[in-house]
Amino acid sequence: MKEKKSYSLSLANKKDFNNINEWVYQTLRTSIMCGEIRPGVALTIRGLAEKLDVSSMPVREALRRLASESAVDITDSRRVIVPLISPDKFKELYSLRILLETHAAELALPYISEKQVEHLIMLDKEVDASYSDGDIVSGSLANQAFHRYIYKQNPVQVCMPMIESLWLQLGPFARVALSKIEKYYEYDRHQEALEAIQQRDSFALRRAIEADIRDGLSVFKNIDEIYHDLKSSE
Amino acid sequence: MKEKKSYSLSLANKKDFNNINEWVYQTLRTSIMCGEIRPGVALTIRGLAEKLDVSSMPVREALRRLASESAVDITDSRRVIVPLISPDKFKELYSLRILLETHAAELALPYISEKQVEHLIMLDKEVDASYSDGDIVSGSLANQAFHRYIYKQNPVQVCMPMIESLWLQLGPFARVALSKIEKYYEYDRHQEALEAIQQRDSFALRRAIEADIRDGLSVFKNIDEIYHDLKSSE
DNA sequence: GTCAAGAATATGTGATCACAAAAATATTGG
DNA sequence: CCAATATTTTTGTGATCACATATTCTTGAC
Repeated sequence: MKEKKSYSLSLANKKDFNNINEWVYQTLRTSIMCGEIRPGVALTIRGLAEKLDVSSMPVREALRRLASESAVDITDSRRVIVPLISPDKFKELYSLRILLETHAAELALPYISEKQVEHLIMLDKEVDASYSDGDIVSGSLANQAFHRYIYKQNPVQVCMPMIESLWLQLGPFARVALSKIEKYYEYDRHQEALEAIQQRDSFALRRAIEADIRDGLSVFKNIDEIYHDLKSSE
Repeated sequence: MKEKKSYSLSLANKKDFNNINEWVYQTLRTSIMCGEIRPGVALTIRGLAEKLDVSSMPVREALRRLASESAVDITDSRRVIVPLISPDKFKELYSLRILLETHAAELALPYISEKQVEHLIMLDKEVDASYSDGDIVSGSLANQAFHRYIYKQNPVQVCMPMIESLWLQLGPFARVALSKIEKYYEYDRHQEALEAIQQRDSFALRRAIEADIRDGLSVFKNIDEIYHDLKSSE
């Protein structure tokens, strides 16, 4: 403990966003998602503002927005931290992923065209490429892109913000957990999903999505000890 | 069209909240939930700030928070409006209510004690009282309180923010739709839910919750025409 | 050495201001 | 009288400031 805040806040994109606001939000969001900010350490508005070279205003708004997405906690004393989620909560987040994502996939299915299937195949290749490079972070981001692209085809968008919130809450913990794993077994559930889409088989699509999510979960055999380690180290 | 903004912004509670921030948020939230703000009209930060007698700062943050809960839309030109949801979206919101609330109820069941069942019975009486008084707004708020009390017993809280978001999105439209209805058929699904809880029958509880939500939906036979009316009047 | 109390510092909150962009209003040309 | 342009007003955004509170550091007593 008592180490310098050393997360890099990967500002890949310049400040040519519409709002600085939005840029700060996206920067912090991906930073949390990729586990660059350790759970438990306090985030200060002024500190982040200085690091990002903006005033405190955009940081305040970004942090509040992240708080209402459950990506960060605001404690009683108004300190902002990335929460360390309990194993129970971790499992519940996965349950909700299955519940919402199978639902979203089924509703999106009628809207997925042949052209879009091709794009999905490309996205899937990026997932495989990242994982075979051993780049877990890009891998899970690419995996999210694959899932997001499916669900987004539904013109009625209600689930997506909720699913994004689930991903965001899982992000930091998943990152820590995955970093302690030697082998990452990759079953190709995406292939099953693509076949289900091409055959317009909504039930098969649900099964493929569920299996894909469960495969992801099955990697975390050690969440309990990891939780214990993280909790005691803070 | 072109009428004065005449919603009352029911400030039942004084500014003895922790933050003015929070007070503004709650005030705007209930105002939207109860349909006091007409869908489509632009909300201005300065206008709300003046009406609530605070600076623009808390209003800005409250509006952004509401935006990330999908309670308001921020248009491309950065104007904030309460969205008018389409009939398709309305139905999807109800689907998600069923999906998430049956799930939440099932998970909460093991944690509901006898004492808490008594409290639920009291909450149910308040629902009945409001509806028999013909007070639809208090009725649906009381109904929410009943459901919320059940789901909140689960110590692992992940669904609740999502469910609250669904209620919030349905609020303004439901209010308009209900105001055009003469008779409101009230089946007592709450009674069924209470019995299921007492018998620890999770499947029966799921059915009761689902039936309760479906009953609520069945009232809106006329959503399509109401949507059309609202859309053309703006 | 340990712990508690007080001083010093850091931090979140709310207010105000300047500026650019968007709406609304006024003006001009047909 | 109407449409297109110009002007004025309104509005959101980002920055800065003052203040109250939380946190941290220091000091002193046991």
